[in-house]
Amino acid sequence: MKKKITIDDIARALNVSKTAVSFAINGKASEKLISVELENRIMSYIEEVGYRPNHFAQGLRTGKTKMIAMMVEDISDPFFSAIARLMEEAAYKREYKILYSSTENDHQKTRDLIDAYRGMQVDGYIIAPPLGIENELKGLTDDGYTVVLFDRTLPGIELNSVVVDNYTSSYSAVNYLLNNGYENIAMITLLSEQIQMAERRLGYLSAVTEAGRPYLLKRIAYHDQQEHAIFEIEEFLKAHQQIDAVFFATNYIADSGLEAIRNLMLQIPDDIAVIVFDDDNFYRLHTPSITAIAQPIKEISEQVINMILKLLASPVPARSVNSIVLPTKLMIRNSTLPKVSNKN
Amino acid sequence: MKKKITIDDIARALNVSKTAVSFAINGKASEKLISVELENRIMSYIEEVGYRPNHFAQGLRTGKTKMIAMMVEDISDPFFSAIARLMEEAAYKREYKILYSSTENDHQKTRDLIDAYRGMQVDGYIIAPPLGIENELKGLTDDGYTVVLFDRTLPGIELNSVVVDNYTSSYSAVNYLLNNGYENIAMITLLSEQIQMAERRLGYLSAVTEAGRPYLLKRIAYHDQQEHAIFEIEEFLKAHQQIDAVFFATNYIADSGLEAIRNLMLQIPDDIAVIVFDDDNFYRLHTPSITAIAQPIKEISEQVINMILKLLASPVPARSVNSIVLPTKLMIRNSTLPKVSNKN
DNA sequence: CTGAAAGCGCTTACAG
DNA sequence: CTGAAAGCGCTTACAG
Repeated sequence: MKKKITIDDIARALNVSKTAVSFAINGKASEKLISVELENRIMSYIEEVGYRPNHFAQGLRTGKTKMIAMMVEDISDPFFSAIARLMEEAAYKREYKILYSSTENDHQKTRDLIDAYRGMQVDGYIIAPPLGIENELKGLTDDGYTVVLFDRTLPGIELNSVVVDNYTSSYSAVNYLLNNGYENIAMITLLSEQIQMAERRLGYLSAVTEAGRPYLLKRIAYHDQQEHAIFEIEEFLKAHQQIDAVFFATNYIADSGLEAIRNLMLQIPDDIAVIVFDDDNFYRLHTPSITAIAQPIKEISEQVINMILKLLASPVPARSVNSIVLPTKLMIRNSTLPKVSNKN
Repeated sequence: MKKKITIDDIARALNVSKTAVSFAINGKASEKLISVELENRIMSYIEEVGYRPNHFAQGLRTGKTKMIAMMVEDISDPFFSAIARLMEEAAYKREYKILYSSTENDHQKTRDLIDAYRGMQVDGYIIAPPLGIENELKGLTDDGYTVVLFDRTLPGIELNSVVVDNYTSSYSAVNYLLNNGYENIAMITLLSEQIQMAERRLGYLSAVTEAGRPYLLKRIAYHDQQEHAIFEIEEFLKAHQQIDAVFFATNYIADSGLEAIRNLMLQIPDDIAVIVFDDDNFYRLHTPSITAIAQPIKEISEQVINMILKLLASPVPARSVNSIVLPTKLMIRNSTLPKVSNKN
């Protein structure tokens, strides 16, 4: 193995003190009265030999690791992986590394992960939290770690967060269906009390209730096999033949739902209109194309990464909490065309 | 910030030497003549106070970091994100952390990433390499780092790898089209000399050539805007009206291609049959459903992770190279139904 | 088993 | 500016 160059090697090679080298590397040259000429000499030598400070020695010494943990439900979910991709780029530019992991909405796994990341002393945490990790989050912030939540917050805990307006988005989407003449609108969502899911559900409930329409809610478990989810949705739709539109609360529920609708040989939108929370390339190409609530993925990523980098750069721990709520956009497509009566 | 517990604190609290604590933690108790009783006492205390060794001190001291870098084309690509998810889980169980990043098939970005990971002294590298990083890979292995390639290899360089049989998969898929009566089969692929792309192309060329059919190849750039890719595919299909089937070399090319086909109002499979390299949930739900070559994502992940963990666990650097080639599976769906002449 | 010690590579306060 | 020094928390060879 090639010998790693150390700061000592550099000092010796240039006949300067390693203090000077360290100051130059860390941009403290001017502040520490090191001449520009020496600084340049050091920096160009570093460049030349391809020196890289040992990350572990730095981490051990400074307690800062330039690493951020990102914990989401499922890193292979298109929504989360798109966000991960954008954050990675932004973080990389500022010399931060991101460690991704999937919580599977399992609070025990999430606790274990936080524990492991604490051992690694990552500087900050970006989390789409499952319920049940309130104490661990409190522990993190109490110990001075920077935490930013996104996609959802947790009840009873005040933390920096970036979310979309789930309530209004859902409310508007359901209203759009009502205005297009749909009367018996079902919502199929997760059996979960996560805040973002609760808000989507409330938006739906408000809209149908205000319109004097019944609410038809079906909830399925997160860990359900897809086959089972499809079966449950089929049974639900069969049991409520009056349903003429359905609002799916997430992408993966919609995947099962679209399969159920196909299995039941229902036509979209003639027999049943469809709207989904979260957009996907696929919905544009689906026959018919599917109306979806698009989250501003780029903006979410930027807000989260800017927020956490700003917090990490600040010398004193912030005592106030930043909450950003972003709007979504309803992508209107053919699965929600105005209702034509008598199925013509 | 809560004071971190160190190995010194533990030694003091238990009135034992920190040597003993270290041995117990690292499972060297028996080997170092530490009594089982003492070992248990130490371990249960560690459990009780939630001690976690400082990762950076360990890394600095041992030179091992328990981190693996994973570099893929695009972490938000469904194929790569699914693999990332599976690897993360497997690695996590063995106490390894994975650092993901996207190369964008850009060799300069990839070099920078490798450089950064070297600074972090990650133990191993899992890479779906872009062309042009042969020297960097050679540098890594020369310096004793463990490298496993997947999805593709690089010409003229012998490294551990896990890939699928791109040539045979493509050859068989095109033969399937030929057997179903399609005569003018086009392939739309990347303008890239990456090995896996070259193999897919060669499989196609062999199949059509052997059948005495013409080859109709269209290549588009990786970084093309999707709108531009769609336009190019439309122009290509318009310019070759005889095409009755098309083989897309990747998912994202197929996304553009399906849009082009739709824009041209061509019916699948009556006007044009479709087959795609890489499967996706979406193809099952597409109307009509799309035939695809499915890579064994689970097995690829397992093979890669097992290979790298085995190599990392081995005390002596392996001098031989492991190459694993896995078969794919053709998922036959409605986009390649046997051709009906005269468009009836 | 203990205990003192060295050393991984860095940062930083300090005396000159 | 230099140079010696301490210390981050760990692992490990060594003498007892």
